[in-house]
Amino acid sequence: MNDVPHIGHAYTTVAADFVARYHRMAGEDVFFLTGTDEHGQKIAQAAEANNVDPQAWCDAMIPRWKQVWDRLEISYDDFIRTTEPRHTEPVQELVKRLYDQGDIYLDTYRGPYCVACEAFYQAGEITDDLCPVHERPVQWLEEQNYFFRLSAYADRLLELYEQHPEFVQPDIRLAEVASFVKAGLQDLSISRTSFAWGVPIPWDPKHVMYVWIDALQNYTTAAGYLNDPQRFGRTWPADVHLIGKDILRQHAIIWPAVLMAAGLDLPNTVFAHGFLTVGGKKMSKTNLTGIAPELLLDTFGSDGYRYHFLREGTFGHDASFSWEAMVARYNADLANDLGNLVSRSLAMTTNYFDAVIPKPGEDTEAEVKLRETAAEAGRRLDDGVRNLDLAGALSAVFELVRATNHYIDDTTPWALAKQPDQRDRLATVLHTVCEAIRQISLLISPAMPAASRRIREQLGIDLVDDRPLAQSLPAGRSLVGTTIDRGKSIFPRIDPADNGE
RNA sequence: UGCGAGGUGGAGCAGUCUGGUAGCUCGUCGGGCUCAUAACCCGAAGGUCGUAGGUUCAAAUCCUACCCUCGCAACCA
Repeated sequence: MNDVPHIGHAYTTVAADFVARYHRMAGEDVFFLTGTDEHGQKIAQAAEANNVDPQAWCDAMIPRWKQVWDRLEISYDDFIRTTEPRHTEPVQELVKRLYDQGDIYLDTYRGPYCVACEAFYQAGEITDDLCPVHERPVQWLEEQNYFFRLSAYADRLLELYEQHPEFVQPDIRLAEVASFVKAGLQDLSISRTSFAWGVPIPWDPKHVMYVWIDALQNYTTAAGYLNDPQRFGRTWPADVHLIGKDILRQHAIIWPAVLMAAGLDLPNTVFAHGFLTVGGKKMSKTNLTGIAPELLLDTFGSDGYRYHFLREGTFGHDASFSWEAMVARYNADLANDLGNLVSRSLAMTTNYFDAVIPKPGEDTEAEVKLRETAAEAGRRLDDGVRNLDLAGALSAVFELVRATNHYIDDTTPWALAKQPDQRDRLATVLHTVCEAIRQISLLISPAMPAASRRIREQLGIDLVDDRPLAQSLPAGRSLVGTTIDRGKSIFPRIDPADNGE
């Protein structure tokens, strides 16, 4: 929140949106939350550098974030800002309860402090008593801080990891977190007096809370904790928190400990995904690799954007990003395979049947096989999303796209069209193809909602099918007699020589 | 330094937990087709699975050592 969004932020949000949309399509109750963490020293510094107060700084940033989410078709049910009163009030209440029950206490923090940074460092961060940023001598200062008894929860955390390995995913992250906790937990300093941009500690307002203590609670706040008990009972606990691997410890250690202390249920799963890398290295502003989503959206659109990042790499591991790879994937999968499939199919239906999807005749083995491939794609999509294997989920759908292209080449409808006695067979083939495209429009809709709508528009059917996927997916004859509308290319090819500048 | 991840045909990845013909997409080469966005379909070439040892009838997969790359180290998706 100390700046505008880059493609790394969007990576998490797009993935979450894909998962949320899939579950909605499957007919499940979904509450999809996103938002912004707006407290903390870093934001205060960013605001100061721009000569505005922190709240004004955040207010100015918000539209930038929301615009990007809109362009990416992020279907969040709630967008929470941690500076909203609906959030700060429950946060203060919860922290007060922890204080009253003895989980929070006052103590002296002593550490290396850099005057230029106006910040404490960890002992391990400094060498020879020099500030890592300014390379000037640090002072060892003391500060009165409130501490959360994190150490008291170590055993319960280890028990949690042991008994519910699904709490931290993928497995390597679970191992990472468990070994960190086993190495010993210190109590967590949760208040600061050196700056004022944060939620005040209610019983001692010269202290403000350490950002994460308030930020993590955005999940419970938005679910209705202390604001709307009825909704909270329905919405909490969360099924999954989708996060970047950088904030794993906060979510897999601090957060469950706070929830345990508060007597609240824990989320089922914290899933930490990997980072986007550019040129083999972590994307960063200093390397000028902090790419703005808008730059890619202008060329690839929301569908091309979403598809690329969902499909690239293995969700959970780091994934490399490059413009060239993105163009190549867009052209291969979206333009050549999917876009062209729709284009050739609708062209033939238009030319051979006056743009009306014909009634099919007798099936042969080829039709049965293609329908089985579609059903299989549905199963694998479901499986992939539930296991958060997002690339695998999508690749199953694109196997159906390829299989449909293959089916067309096998059945050669253009040749059938030249033989009047094959009219019935031609009708079967084109109906089968259109039906497969309808199924594809459903299966891609969580990943590419706009493309799904465009395809359905061209097929001449409702833009969205509200039925649960189990009902809408099976192949049938609902398309017979529908007039199609062969519109513009769904995914025009992108010239690889166009560098997007 | 501590903790972690990764090193698989030209590129990007899967496979490693639960040893047993090395798989996918792109690229390259050859062929087919002509409905379609010079797209689609088929076939082929290309890999000592980081290095060196070990266990085993059998190792990309298990064990040991080493080399290289990257990340994190409690304010970064």
